[in-house]
Amino acid sequence: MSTIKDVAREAGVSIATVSRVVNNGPKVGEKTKARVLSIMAELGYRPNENARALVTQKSKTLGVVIPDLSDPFFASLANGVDKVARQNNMQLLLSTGLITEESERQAIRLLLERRCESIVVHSKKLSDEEIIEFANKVPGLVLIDRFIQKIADRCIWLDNEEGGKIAARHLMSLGHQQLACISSKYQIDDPALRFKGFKNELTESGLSLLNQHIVEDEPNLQGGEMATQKLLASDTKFDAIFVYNDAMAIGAISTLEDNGFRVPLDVSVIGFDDVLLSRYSRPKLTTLHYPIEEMAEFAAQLALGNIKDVTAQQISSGYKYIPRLVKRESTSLHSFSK
Amino acid sequence: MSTIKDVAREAGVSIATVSRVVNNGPKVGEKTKARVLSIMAELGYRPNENARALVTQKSKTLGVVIPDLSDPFFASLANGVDKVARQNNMQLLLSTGLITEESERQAIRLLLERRCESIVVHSKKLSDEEIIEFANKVPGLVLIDRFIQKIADRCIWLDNEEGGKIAARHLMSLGHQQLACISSKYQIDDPALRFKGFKNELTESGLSLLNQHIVEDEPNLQGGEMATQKLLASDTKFDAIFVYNDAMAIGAISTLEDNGFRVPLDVSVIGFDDVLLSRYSRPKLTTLHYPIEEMAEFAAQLALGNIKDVTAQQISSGYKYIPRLVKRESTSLHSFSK
DNA sequence: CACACAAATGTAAACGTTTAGACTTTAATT
DNA sequence: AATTAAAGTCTAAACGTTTACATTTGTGTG
Repeated sequence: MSTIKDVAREAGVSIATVSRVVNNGPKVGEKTKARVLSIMAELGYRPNENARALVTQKSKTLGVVIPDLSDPFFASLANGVDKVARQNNMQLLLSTGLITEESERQAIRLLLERRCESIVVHSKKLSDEEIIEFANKVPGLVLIDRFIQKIADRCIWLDNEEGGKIAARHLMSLGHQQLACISSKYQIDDPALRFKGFKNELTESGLSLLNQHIVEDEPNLQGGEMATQKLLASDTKFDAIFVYNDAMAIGAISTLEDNGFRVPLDVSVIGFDDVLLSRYSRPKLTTLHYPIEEMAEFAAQLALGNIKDVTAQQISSGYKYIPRLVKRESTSLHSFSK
Repeated sequence: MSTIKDVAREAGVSIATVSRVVNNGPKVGEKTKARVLSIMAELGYRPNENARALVTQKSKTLGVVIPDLSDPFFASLANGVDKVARQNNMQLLLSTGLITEESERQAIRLLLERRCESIVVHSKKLSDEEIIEFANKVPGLVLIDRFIQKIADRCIWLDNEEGGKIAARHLMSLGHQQLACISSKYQIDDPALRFKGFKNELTESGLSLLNQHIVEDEPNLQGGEMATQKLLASDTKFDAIFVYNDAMAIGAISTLEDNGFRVPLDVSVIGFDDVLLSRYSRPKLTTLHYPIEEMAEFAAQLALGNIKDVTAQQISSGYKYIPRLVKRESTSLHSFSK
């Protein structure tokens, strides 16, 4: 691969001049410029970005740390960041952390070694302290899907609790009173918060959630099916279910229908996330939209320093997104109310 | 950010020694090594990968060119490449080309500028000639999802035509005789080849495909619904449909059921791709598995030069994958055969 | 105790750029 | 014709590493 020196030699100029041509620098004579350009084309010259990064101290690279790309949720996240990268003439450097603390740490380090100055991090395992430490070292590091008070103005997160509340209000507004809840069995924040919001909202409205109406399982299709089996086994009636995510919700609907319940006529089902799946299911799923791509785009802009006005609001609670209710076909008025 | 010089100064050694410690080089005294390591930790030193890439002439980066990450198909592709990158201590550099010829070209160039020596390219717009030219320049460039004779041993592709044949054989083996076909309206190779294989296989078995049983539309849910409407409008009977992809197939099933047809009792439906969706639909979709992630992993290994034995077979027809029939619930024996 | 040899460490060039500052040419002004 | 300013070009240092080669230090041998 030819270098700037080759071009300079062939064109009979110094490398400085070639460099100016390459970068559309200021003072370059017309004829020289033309000559250099033609030599460049002839040699197929491409500037070495590593050398550039070294001397200019900027990497033209937007880093993103996620477990991997196999989950559509993370693919959307990466896609949001990539969009912004493209808009800014940068490229996406992916650092997959999988699921261990050590590999999350390693993923961030690799990005630092490339002197990536803007990084969007999705981390669930690293401690608050360690993340804060990284954040202090790198001004362009931004956290997505997690809130840490000390670096609030660099956190982009979803209010899961509010999501639970919205779901509760929606189901109650349809006249449902015997509610059930299917949650994830994993002890991370998201399910706990969604459930908390849901339950509190019910309680405030004077409704209660029976213990046998709260079940947990794996957060996937099969888990949704199993959970629904458990719900049906305890033969106390329920007329609506708030499900942890869309995949489980689809499993729930499938099991309900297999057992003679019609959705939404007999039971309303509401999911969470609004993944692609929810538009393809029958009935189409009512769910809470998790605007992850939009959040990722914003996160990327924030990482790049393109967001100027930071309000007091953001300094205290970061950039908080509220899930939006998407009414489709899996919820409807309670039959007694019809 | 501290450099190797800072570490050298603090530790009272030369940068060469520090470099040896960093790279676990050969001859370094135990106590020196310990001292240097402790200083490194103290300063939070991280070697500058750009400088390294410059001097070693290798980038520790695996490039991938795809339109974008919004389509789960491409996300799987990227995920396959990323897996291999991780196994080889490299990182994924994403270059999204969107859909124009110029941006595909640009995407490859950007990777070259970073001296990325291994690249997996998914390109539909660039001409054969231009791709061959790039391939000649970069030994580690590999083509996925496309076959070009002149660089056959660097092509990883799916035999779409064979997929069509397999679908045809499957439906015929179930006793279906009045077949229909829903294809994509876009004039790219894939739909044409799938259709060709399907039709030829029928013809060879003495079956014919009525003209009104061939419809085209957008390759998504709505397209599948619309196409099925058209099929139903021409009131010649059909007992099985070969659909271009899973999303359309799900749309087809939905419209069939809305019109009182049961799937698979009245009509069998077979899709193509085996995306996540197909396992979530009701009935679960019978489809042809497109092993894109596996193919991408292989492509990455090939790009890295980890594939040694190339047979005559590969020199003539590249690395060809055959889609695998996944029998689920949307196809069954023809009712008259039961 | 001098010697050789291995082990440890240091020196300096190279990788391919950018960019300040110096220098040269050209053109305009007096 | 001499002077000046502007435009164009060049020189050389710097970015942070790796690595061949040179040098120093240490160790066991005769």
